[in-house]
Amino acid sequence: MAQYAKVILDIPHSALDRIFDYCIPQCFLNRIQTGVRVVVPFGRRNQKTEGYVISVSDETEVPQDKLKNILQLLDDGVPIFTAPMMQLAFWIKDTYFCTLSQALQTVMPPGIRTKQERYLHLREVEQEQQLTPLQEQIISALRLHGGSMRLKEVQLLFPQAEQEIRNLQKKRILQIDSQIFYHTHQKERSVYFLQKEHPLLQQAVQKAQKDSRLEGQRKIFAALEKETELTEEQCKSIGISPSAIRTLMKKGILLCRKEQMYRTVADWETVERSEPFLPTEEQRAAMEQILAECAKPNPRPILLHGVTGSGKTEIYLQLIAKTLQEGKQAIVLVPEISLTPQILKRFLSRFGQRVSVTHSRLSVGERLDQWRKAAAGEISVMIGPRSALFMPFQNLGMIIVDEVHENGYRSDTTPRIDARKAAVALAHITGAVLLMGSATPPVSLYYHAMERKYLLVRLLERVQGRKLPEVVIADMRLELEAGNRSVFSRGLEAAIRENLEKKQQTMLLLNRRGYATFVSCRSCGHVMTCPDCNLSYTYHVGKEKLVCHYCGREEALPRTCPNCGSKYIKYFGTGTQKIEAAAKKMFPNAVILRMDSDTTSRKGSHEKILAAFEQKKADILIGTQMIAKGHDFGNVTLVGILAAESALYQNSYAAAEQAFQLMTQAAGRAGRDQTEGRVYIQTYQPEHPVIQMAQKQDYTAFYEMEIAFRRLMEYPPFTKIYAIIFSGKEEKAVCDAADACANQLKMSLPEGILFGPSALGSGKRKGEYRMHLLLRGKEEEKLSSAVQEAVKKVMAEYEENVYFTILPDQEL
DNA sequence: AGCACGCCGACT
DNA sequence: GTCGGCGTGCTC
Repeated sequence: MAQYAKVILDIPHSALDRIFDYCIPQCFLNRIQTGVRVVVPFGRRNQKTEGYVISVSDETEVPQDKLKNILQLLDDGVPIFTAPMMQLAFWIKDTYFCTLSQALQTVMPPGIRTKQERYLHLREVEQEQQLTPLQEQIISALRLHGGSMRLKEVQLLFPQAEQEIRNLQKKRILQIDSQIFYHTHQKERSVYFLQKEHPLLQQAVQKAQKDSRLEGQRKIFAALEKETELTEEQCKSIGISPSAIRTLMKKGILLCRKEQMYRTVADWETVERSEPFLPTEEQRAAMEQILAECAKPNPRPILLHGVTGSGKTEIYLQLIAKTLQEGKQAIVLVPEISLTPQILKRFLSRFGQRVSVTHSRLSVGERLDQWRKAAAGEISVMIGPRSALFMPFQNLGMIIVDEVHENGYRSDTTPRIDARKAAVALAHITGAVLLMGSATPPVSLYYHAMERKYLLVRLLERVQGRKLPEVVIADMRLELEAGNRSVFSRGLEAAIRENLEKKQQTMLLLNRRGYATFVSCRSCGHVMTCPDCNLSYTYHVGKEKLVCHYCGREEALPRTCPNCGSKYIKYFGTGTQKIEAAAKKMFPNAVILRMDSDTTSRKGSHEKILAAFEQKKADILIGTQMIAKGHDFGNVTLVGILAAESALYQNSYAAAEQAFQLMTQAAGRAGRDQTEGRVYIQTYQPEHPVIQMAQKQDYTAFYEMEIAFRRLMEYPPFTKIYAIIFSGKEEKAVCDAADACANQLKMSLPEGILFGPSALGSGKRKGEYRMHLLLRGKEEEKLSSAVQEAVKKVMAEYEENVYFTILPDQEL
C-alpha cells in the first residue's frame, strides 16, 4: 500500500513550486489518490495548508524525521482533477512558466478553494505573570469570547497588537490555530414526505378533509398521494404555504430531508426541441470530410473556414450529436461577447438537459455546480468562454472553438493562457477531435491547414442563397476635396437616408469611443495626456471630462492650457460619441443607439442595447467593435465602417490581420435575410491592399498576401515570438531587470533573436512603468528554455519591485 | 509566502 | 549588556 503522497501546496510561490512528501495516515489508507485535495501541516508553525496530491508512492527520499502526516482529506476523497486536467496543468506550467500550483488553480473550478481562518486560543494561565496593559486587554477580550476568537477580530479590536500576540504566544498563554473551510457550499433543498407509520396520520387526513381552514394540509395530502415526496419548489408551485408544512412537521406527520441540488443556469425546459436541418450540399460535403478525419486513428485538428451565415453552428450541432452517440462529451468554446441567449437556445433545443453553460456572469456557486454536473456525468456538452475548457469530463470526444480568430481567448491574468492553444493541448492529451471555426481564420492557423497539419474544411456559400453584401469604399480625401467636412461620406449619408425611409436598420462601426480622441492646445501644441499612462486623453461629452482609455483616469476639462495658459484648446479625432452627435444632427428623426464600453458598463446593459436594436426599437446602432461580433440582426441592411484604416496602424505584426478580420466581420452583419446588404468602408487610404481585399471579402487573397509578408519578415507562423514584459512602480528597477534579462538571454541565444529592451506601448500604464523584450526564433524549444532560465535568474533578483509577464504565444 | 535564526547598531 | 533592525535559509 502506498504510504507517501506527493503533494503540491496551494502557495503560488516559485520557491515552493515543488513536491512535498507527506505520510498517509492509517485512517486515509487507500483513499488518498492522484487528484484529491488534502490539508497538510506546513512550515515550522504547521500552518494548515491546502494541497493537491499529484501521485502516491511507496518510496520517499525525505528523511523520516522530516515527514509529517496528512491532516484532512477534502471533498470526501473525490479527486478534483481528472487525469487529463492534471496533464493540462503540467502543460500550462511548462508553456507559461508559472508554478504548478498556479497551473492547477487555473484548471480548478472557481470557488472550490478553501479559505483559511486563524484562531487565537487562550491557554490556562498558570501563575500570575507580568503582563502589559495591552496584553491584559487581549486576554480579557478572549475570556469574554469563551477563550477563543478569530485572529482577524482580535487584530481589528487591537490594531497594534501583533507584537504582543507574539509575546503571549512565546509565554505559552496564547495559541494560534488554523481551520480550513469550504468557500462555496452546495445548494440544498428541502424534500418533504409523510411519516407513514404515524398513528395520527389517518386522523389528520380526515380532519383536513372536513375543516375548511386546513386547505394547505389538504393540498399536501393530495399531492403526497400521487408522489411519495414533495420538493420545496413543488410546494411553492402548487401553492402550499410554509405554515401548513410547519404545522404538520410539528406534529411529526410530515418529515423533511435535505437534498443536495445543482444551481441551474440554463432553462432547457422552456425551449422547444428542434431537429437537425437538412444540410445543403456544401454542408453535407463538409460533414463528410470532418467525419472521415474523426474516424482516423489520430485525427488532425480541423479548421472550418465558413463565411458568416454559412451554417457553421449546424455543423457543430451535428458533430456534437455524433459525439454524444458515442458516449463521449463535448466542449464548445465561444468568445464571451458572442455567448448570447440565442446561441445557447440553439444548443438547448437540440440537446436539452445534456447541455450546460458557464461564463463570468454566473455566480461562483452556479459555475461550481456546472463543474460538478460535468464531473458527475450529468451533462455532456459545456458551452462557454475559456474556462469551459477545464470541465472534468470523463471521456472528452470533441472540442469546438468558435470564432477562433477572437482575441478574447487570451486570458488577461497570469498565467496568460490562450484558450485556443490550451484546446490544442487538451485535444492532444485526450485524443478528442478539435474543430476550430471562423470566417476569417488567423493566418497562422490557415497556414497549418495549407501545410496539411490541420484539415481544412470550407463553407463558402451563405445558406438559403443569401448574397454577400455589396461593399463600397468611400474615399474620404475626395469628400474633403468636394467640401464635405462631415464624418459621413456623401454616399454613406444617402444610404442611411434611404435605409431610414425603407425602415431598415443601419450599423455604424468606429473603433474608438469617446468624443474627441485627443485634446491639444492650439497655441503651444501641448497634448493633454494621462500622467499614469503617457497616453493622450480622450474627451468625453456627458461627463465633460478627459478620460484615459488605458487606466480610466479622469480629469476635469482644463479651461486654459496647463502648459502655456492659452485659452485656445482644441479637440481632434473622432470617437463614437462624436459620430452619435453628428448622426443625431443629420438625421433628427432617427432613433439612435450607441454601444461601447461607456454605455455597457452596467450589468445587463450590453444585452439590453442589443435586444432593443434586435426588436427594431432603433434605426441606427453606433458602436465600437463589440457591435460587429456574434450577433445576428435580421433587419440590418447597411453597415458603415468609419476610419477603416485606423486598425491597420496598431503596433503589431498582426495589425493587417486584425483589420481585415474586423472589416470582414462588420461587413458580414449586413443583409442577413432576403434583402441584400450594403457596406460602406470609409477611409483615407482606399488603395491600401487590405482595404481592397476587405471590399472584395476575399480571404484567400488576403491570406496569400499576408503569408508572403510573414515569410519575408520572418514573423509567425514561420517563427515563434515570445514577449517578456517587465512592470513596476520604480522606473529604474524595471529598466534594470529588463537589461539584466536581455544580457542573460544574449549569452544563451544567437544573434538576431532578441529585440529590445524597449518601452511597451507608451512606456507606462496605470502608473506602472513597462518595458518589454521580444524574442523571435525558429526553434521553439531553444527559445522556451532560454526564456525560462533567464527569467528564473533575473526574477529572483528583482522579485519585490518588478513583475514579470511572459507571453509565449504571440503567433496566433 | 511565512517564519525563525542570526548578526550588527542603538539604547535602557 | 539587551532590544530590535532585516538579510538568509528552510519548509516534506
